Amino acid sequence: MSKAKLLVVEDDPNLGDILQEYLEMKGYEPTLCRDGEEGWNKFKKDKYDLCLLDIMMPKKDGFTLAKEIKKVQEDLPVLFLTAKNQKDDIIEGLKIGADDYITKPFSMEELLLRVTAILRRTQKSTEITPLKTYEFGGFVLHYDEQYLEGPLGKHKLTSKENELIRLLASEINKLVNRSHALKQIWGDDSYFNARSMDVYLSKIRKLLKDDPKVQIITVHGEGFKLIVSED
Amino acid sequence: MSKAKLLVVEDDPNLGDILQEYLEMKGYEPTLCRDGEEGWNKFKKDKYDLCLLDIMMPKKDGFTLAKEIKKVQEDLPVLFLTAKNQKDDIIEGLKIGADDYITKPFSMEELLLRVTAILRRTQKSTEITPLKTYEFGGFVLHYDEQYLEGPLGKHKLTSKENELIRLLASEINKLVNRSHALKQIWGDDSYFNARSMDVYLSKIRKLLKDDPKVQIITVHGEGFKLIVSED
DNA sequence: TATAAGGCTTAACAATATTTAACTGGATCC
DNA sequence: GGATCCAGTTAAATATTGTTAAGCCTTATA
Repeated sequence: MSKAKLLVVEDDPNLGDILQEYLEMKGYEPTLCRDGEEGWNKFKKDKYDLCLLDIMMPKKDGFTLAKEIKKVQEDLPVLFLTAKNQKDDIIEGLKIGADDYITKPFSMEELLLRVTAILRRTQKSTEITPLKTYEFGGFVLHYDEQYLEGPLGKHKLTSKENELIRLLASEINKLVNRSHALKQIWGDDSYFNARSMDVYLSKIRKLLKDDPKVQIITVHGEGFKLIVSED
Repeated sequence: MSKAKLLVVEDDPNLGDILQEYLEMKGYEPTLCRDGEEGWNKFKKDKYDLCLLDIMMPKKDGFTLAKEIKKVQEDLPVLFLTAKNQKDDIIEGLKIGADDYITKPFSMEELLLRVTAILRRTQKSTEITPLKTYEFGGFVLHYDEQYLEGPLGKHKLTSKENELIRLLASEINKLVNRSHALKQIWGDDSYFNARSMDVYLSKIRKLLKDDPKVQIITVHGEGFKLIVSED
């Protein structure tokens, strides 16, 4: 497959340049725009695989741009770059049909994880990729099909359950940092997201009860780990 | 897998020490160098998993060092420590092939998140980490599963108990320095943390009562050791 | 366009883990 | 021996996590 084309719209010149440089280095083909209007013009001229949109921008903000883009190309995924305290904005943005958001400041690694995740999700329809599965103990997580196969049968998962189990199952016997998990799955580490994650952990623990060799251990203040014992 | 080896090159002695101390605490194996030249020498002598490079340094700056390193080992990930808003530095770093950057001043948590993110991506080892256990006297500490197996049965442990017993059990019959233990488990040596540790020592002593051959003795003003007698 | 159903979040309360306080006994130093 | 500091123990205060259920959206369905 050729390089994925990314439309990057960011008015902060520092961050913009850094994003462009980094994404280029990682094998993408980014096009950098300084404001929403320029972004719109570039969008019309070319075909992109993913948009990275800052929200607060002069001339045309990220939401407006996203809405206009979605009108023309509904399936083009958008990753919003938001400041920390723009929660309302984020909710608004997700309504439009954006795929994800990431709160500033973020690390390049975090960004890369998001970008690859979105592209993987959206591009899989065109290529023939084997379905991703994760095995642990007596379970098989069918990630793409979003269900968990256990000793007692199959169980449909919600997407949050699915993501969380995958994160755990890809780090068997290793600590998964709380904050990292939150940023990864919920977008940012906030009080309520943390509580929400706890609720999901509780649900997942119930699902894993079917196999005594599998358990989730919490490391107070740090995170948790999926333990698969031998026997 | 064994501990990840980190090459840390930082000329500010304060920050350098803090980095080393913290990374050690978090289970990495950092090697601290005071300037680029020393960093280069260490790099040649050993094999590392990740480099943390300050940019402004005497003798040899971070860029030059990174370039030289990349020439020898292209895939060794680099994380630059830059002064705030040095956009040009950041871009220069990314051009060289840095995997990420972090602007000073940064918190240790931020740093850790970046380090783990990079290592997670680059080490992508699908192999499952074996569960760690520590034996002493009539006990087996199941560290990953967080419980202690004694002559009278199994006993669940809290994270702090778990960490403290591991520290003791990995230094049987040897002195564990108080301050070192505090930094290792609590993050720093402060009055209240010290009192907290005393509380845990007391709890652990109770657990170890089950086997008379095992005891924790204290060396006044120094620390303590886990004694396992032969009989 | 009501109605139902599912998924996620928020609230509320319970259970644990950890820290802080308070009191006590030893060790050390003079 | 008395003063002082360090450590041992217990209990109370906080903080974090576990669990359940209620509420609120969004989507599916009639």
